[in-house]
Amino acid sequence: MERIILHVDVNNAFLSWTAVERLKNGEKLDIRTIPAIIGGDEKQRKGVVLAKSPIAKKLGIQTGEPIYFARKKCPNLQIYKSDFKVYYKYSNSLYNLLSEYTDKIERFSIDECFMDMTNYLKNRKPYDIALEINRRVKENFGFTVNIGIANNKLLAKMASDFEKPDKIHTLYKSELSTKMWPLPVSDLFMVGKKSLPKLEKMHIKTIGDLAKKEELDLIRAFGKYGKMIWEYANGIDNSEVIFEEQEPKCIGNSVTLPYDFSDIEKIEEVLLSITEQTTYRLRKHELYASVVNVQIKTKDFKVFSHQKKMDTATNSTKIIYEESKKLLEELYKGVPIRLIGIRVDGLSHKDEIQLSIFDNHKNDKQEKIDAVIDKIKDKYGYNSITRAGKVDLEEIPDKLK
DNA sequence: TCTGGGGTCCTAGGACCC
DNA sequence: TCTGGGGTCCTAGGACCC
Repeated sequence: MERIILHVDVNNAFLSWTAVERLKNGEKLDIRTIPAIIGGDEKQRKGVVLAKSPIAKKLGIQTGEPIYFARKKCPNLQIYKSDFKVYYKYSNSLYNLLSEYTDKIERFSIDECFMDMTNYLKNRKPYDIALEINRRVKENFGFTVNIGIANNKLLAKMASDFEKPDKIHTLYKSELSTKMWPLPVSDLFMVGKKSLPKLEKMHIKTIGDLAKKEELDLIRAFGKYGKMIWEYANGIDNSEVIFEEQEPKCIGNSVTLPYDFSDIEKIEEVLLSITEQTTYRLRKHELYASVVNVQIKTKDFKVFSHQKKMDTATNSTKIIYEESKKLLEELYKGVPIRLIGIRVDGLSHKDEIQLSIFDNHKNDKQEKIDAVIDKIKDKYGYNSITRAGKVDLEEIPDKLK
């Protein structure tokens, strides 16, 4: 039996949610109606566009591009700060409303959900359900969604990406050739800008061109990835809506520094503070990591990473920091550093931990210390307790001001 | 005042083992 | 004394997504 899958996508999520929150707080101006973006702090060198209003989009402003460029395209651009607390609030409201319609719902990102409606239609037409969801979200929350309806996740997602905002589209197999194949191949999910030149060389410009190529040609050129995008172009996707809570496969934090750091001790202080964040999150998931990975981005945007598998999985801040410090020392060659990141991989639960034959129970002691610190953070806020010497990222030396 | 942050998955080469 | 081949694990890098 054919499945019925819905993909619900919030239009201009961060900007819409910011607009709704402002209106709720008594502001008169709806920032969705002016040239506006949500962006990071340029002074902190985080000045990229995170979301844009329809007018900003019309002026050629793109998500991910530097605000500096965006402003050149539109001198009177209004820029608003992101507030993830607000975003999660609206994201949860949406998720709860959608959950009324099916148990098989997957949170694909903060502003997107897949819904498997196959056994939840209750004699209604998928389109009518989509209409109702669309209307209820608008009335209850004040923002709009696009909804894609199809027989699998890939096509539902492609459908929700058609004309925006506040629209419902279907993309059934019979509609592939008219609705999807004429689109540029770059519109296909998972086809990014690095693949485009290679596809171009194979005379593939549209999704239809890709679909009509021999599958083997794609596999020869791109391997596993080639098989996947060829199947996507042909509307083939058998993946299930994952409605059970998934455990993370890795956890990491990174930070772009307010200026390029050359002082290794200063870099280590930042590394400690992001290691604390990462291990705190790791412990919140009650997980243990066996691999530590440190990444740096140098001033010229070159990225380097080193990783190390440990003898025994741990979630101790101290042990993971010691490992990450070693990795940083291997990486740091004296070139000024723009970004530092840490990530832990190889996650497992306590009962799955392989104890190293050399294990000396150093975990046990550290676990108690971390538990005390976590408790204080939980009760009084994450920043209520910090390690001595922890770097304040707001602080910039006088000469650089 | 040019270029975020958090993820997942894949590949390729080297080490090591039988 | 002229040099295998299959498998697994580990590491570094990179593509893609929102």
